[in-house]
Amino acid sequence: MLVTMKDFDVMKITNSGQCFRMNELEDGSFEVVHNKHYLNITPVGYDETTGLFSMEFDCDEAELDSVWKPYFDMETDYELMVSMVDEDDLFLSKAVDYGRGIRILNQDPWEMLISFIISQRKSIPAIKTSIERLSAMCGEVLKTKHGLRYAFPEPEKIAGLAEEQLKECGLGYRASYIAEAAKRVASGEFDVYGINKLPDEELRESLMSLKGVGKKVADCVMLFGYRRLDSFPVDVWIKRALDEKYPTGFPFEKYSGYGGIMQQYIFFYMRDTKTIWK
DNA sequence: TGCCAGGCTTCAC
DNA sequence: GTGAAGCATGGC
Repeated sequence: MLVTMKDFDVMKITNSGQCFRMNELEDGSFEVVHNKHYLNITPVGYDETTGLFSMEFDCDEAELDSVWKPYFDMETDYELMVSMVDEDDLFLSKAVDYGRGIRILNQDPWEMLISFIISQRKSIPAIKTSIERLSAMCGEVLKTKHGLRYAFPEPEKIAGLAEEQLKECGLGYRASYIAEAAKRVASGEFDVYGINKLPDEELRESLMSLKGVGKKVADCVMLFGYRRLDSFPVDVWIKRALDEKYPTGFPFEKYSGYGGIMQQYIFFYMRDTKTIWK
């Protein structure tokens, strides 16, 4: 069905580094696997005067409403967020303009936890490869028009793998972290969904109690898996931006409630241009 | 081919 | 509490 809305640039979202299971296909369409769901999106057009993107979503209205509107955060007004940017902050203004069309996805907490444990000291293409291997190894098979795809494996599935199998996914030294996290979640000791009720600080502490989860990984899981929009993950790109552009500190208070969204614009801008802007 | 990747743990000091 | 070494492997 045809979907038309502002601030939905599927190409930028695919390349934004927040989700690892979204890909551009050879026919110019995009696919995404989310829980047991698969979606193909074909960009149709963009109207510069209205800022409206038109896309063909390969799903019915019920699935759009129940699955994809929440996933793509389609009820949030990003134009409003963008309008809140301090116009004297030339760097942030430029970053937001560059990344306009990115949205913060509402992804599965368990998948985010494992994905970002994998992410440490890996490039984004390498992260995607590992996650695909892991999913193909023990995730549910999804039959799609574009071939077989695999859902991200449940905790019990990963907990049931031998560490040797995990290493076949190219996880390296992270294999033991993932094995341990999966066992703690599968056993019920670590309630990866239940901790969503905790306030930010306690949620972060809880996540960091897992081996292989430091502050940066916890912040990514919080932002992309638990929708904690004040979470502001600082990786090498963000650190560079903060050091160069905000020597006296980033004005978090100005963007209270959605700082993580600003973080995502900055990350995309820094990484995509691969340039240090002075 | 060598370098680096959306960092973390461990261990000095 | 802070800083530096070591880490497995894939992608460019």
